[in-house]
Amino acid sequence: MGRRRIQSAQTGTSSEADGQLHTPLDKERIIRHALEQLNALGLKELSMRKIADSLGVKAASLYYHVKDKDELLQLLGDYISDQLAWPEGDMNWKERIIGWAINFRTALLSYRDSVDIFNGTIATSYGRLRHIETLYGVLAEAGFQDKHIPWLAGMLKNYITSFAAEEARHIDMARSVEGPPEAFGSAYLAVFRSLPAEQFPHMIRLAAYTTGPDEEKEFLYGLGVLLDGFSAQFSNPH
Amino acid sequence: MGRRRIQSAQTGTSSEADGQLHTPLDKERIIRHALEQLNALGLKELSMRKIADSLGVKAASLYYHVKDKDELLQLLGDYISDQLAWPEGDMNWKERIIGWAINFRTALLSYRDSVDIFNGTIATSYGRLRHIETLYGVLAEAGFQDKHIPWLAGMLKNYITSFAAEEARHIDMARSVEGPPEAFGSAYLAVFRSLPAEQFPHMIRLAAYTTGPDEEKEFLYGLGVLLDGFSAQFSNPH
DNA sequence: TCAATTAATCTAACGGTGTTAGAAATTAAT
DNA sequence: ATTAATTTCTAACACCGTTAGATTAATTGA
Repeated sequence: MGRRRIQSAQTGTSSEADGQLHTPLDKERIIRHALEQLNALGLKELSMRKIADSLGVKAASLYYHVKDKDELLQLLGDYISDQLAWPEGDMNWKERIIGWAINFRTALLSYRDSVDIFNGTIATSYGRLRHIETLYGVLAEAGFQDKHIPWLAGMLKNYITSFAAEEARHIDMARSVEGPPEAFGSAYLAVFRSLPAEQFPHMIRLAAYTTGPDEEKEFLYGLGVLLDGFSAQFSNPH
Repeated sequence: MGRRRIQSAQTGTSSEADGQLHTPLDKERIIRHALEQLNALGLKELSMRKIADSLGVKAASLYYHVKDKDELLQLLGDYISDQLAWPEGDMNWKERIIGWAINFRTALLSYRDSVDIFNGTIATSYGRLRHIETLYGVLAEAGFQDKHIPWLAGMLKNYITSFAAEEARHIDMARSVEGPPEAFGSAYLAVFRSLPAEQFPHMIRLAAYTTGPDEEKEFLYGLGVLLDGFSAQFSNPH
């Protein structure tokens, strides 16, 4: 049933380990290679041609399986969010949300610029929609008012995604601080070091705390602050 | 002192009202036209060539005044944030922060995709750095611990920017709901309407609350929730 | 087994992008 | 008026997303 086309050489650094023959294209394989290239290059440098190259194929071939680049990015967002799960076991609403948030952050950190992909697409996959549904359910069971639930859920999502985005920026920066002088990280350090002490006393004093050694701890700390704010809704309904 | 070059026609819809003659290029003028084009087209469609067109000039000319597109985006971010000010008068730390947040949100909503510009650049202008400095100062005076201040400031910034970004998405969506069936807004509605009621009861029940009629009120509500969380730091230090 | 059909990929091109080198034009200085 | 400096333009490069149509491979039917 169907021999595969042999099409060796110039495949680049594909990590595909499934043998010597090129399996035919399909959405799943395109997505996996796209994610691989995403992590290698970042979203700005990710192109259909490069994805195709990594598959040993020409760019036009991708369009047989995928409508356009936007649809592919949508699929990437779905794929990432489908990998993430709610924690099992019986726990209260705060614990459930914290467990979910940890998983969410981990998933976002696994793929470069995943936050931009998330913000540039909408939830259409079953899995991604189920996350929203479950979060709504948790907040409803916790006793929040209906009219507040979507906003609180949005705040949670935004906290997690923007924390992860900032964390990713720190990672990119750390990577490029050692790089050429025009790089992002060096530019930042240059700016920071040239602050006049009289006009920026707080920034200079607090510089040591802008990037902690344990970002997961800081993530949980901020999440705790946010959830404390949620709790205040009960004693101070509005 | 320097006649201006006359170069009529095909200038497009420039709003420049300063007369019949083309004033020479400089950073300020480039920035203003870039922002104009940004609001007309959005960040994805904003190109050096289109900015140049709106100035009645060729794209290459921009590079005499600006290193590259990244630097121009950096300038746009600086320009926007320099327009925003801290509130005057004596008020407590919460009131000051709320006043600042309102101004910040307003500035972000004034320019399409400004949040992406902010997240893609770093603070280098004096004005943008002063905002951070002042925010640190307010939090320090409020009595927060040094080691928490950068994180709390980051949470505030992230709340404001991601709220504004979401709000902008709502605006874009509302604009495109009336549009062609493949547009963003219609796609979203189509997904939402096809949710099976048994599996997504909460989303369906809460659909009415996902976009309130008064987003500023919702913005302040969420900000209040966040600041309540900040306050909890005092009764529950960690 | 061979022909016809379907499925998948390729070639080639279109109009667009950021960017650069170097020629041309304009403005300022002597 | 001539030179020098500043500013803009022309032309090109390499890349991008995308499409139409030719080409090849796999499948089906006889």
